[in-house]
Amino acid sequence: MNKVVEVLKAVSDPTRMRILMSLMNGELCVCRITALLDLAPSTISKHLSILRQAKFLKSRKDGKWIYFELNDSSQENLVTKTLELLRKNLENDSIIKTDAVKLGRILQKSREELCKNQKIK
Amino acid sequence: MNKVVEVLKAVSDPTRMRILMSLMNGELCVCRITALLDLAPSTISKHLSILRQAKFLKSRKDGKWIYFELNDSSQENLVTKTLELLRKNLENDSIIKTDAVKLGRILQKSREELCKNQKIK
DNA sequence: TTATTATTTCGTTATTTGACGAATTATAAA
DNA sequence: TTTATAATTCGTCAAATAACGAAATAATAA
Repeated sequence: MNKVVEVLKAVSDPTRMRILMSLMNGELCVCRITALLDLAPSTISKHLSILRQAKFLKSRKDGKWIYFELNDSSQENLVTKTLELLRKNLENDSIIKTDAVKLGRILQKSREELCKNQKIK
Repeated sequence: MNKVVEVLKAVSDPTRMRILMSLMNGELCVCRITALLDLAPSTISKHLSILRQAKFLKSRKDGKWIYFELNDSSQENLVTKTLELLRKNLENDSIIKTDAVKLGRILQKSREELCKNQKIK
């Protein structure tokens, strides 16, 4: 039961839901996720570690940057099914749609010009 | 998003998971759920109200007793899918299996002989 | 009626959680 | 090497949560 609790707790926070949804179209570096969500980097980092611990995410390093992506290969049926559930139930959510638009803008900027504490409206 | 958060938060607590699983085979009165879980009646009542608020449960009154049952008719796809997820991922859980055995014993007793603060091992 | 029982509500307390900034680590750039 | 940047870890604080017991409510039983 602990594993199930861990997975569902991980996903039942609005910020972490937004992170998962923002990764539905591919990996992102931490600084882009931070720019998207307007929270302190340390806060985002903590959320990411909770999601990774629960097996929702995996990460890779690229120099200074760390990229996170959905761990769909996670043979863990529960994780995969939970992601499906989120996708289905949040794709029309207004916050998620706003995030998607903002993410589009964030992706147009290079990491270099983006990642100095810049706020994107 | 609030609705999704409410539903997933409701289900990501071990006691509430056990309550939901205990109801998979049909309705139970509060006193039987309380006897099953060894928690104070007020605690159980609070958990039940959280689950009802999130639309996992509905209740009916029978004299002194209040019965709760799963709200599968809850056209809410999210609720139904979440219950499926729980069922699949918890049916082999050791705590859930122990609960099922204990519930069997609890169901053999009448409400009257059960419901005076009796503890069932 | 009065007493008892089932459940809920309320107030309190301890624990968990989510947020932040400061300090730390690791890498890249000057 | 020194400086700057990306990310994490740590300590702190406020808010949320889960537990309890006491009191309130509602129904039955005596």
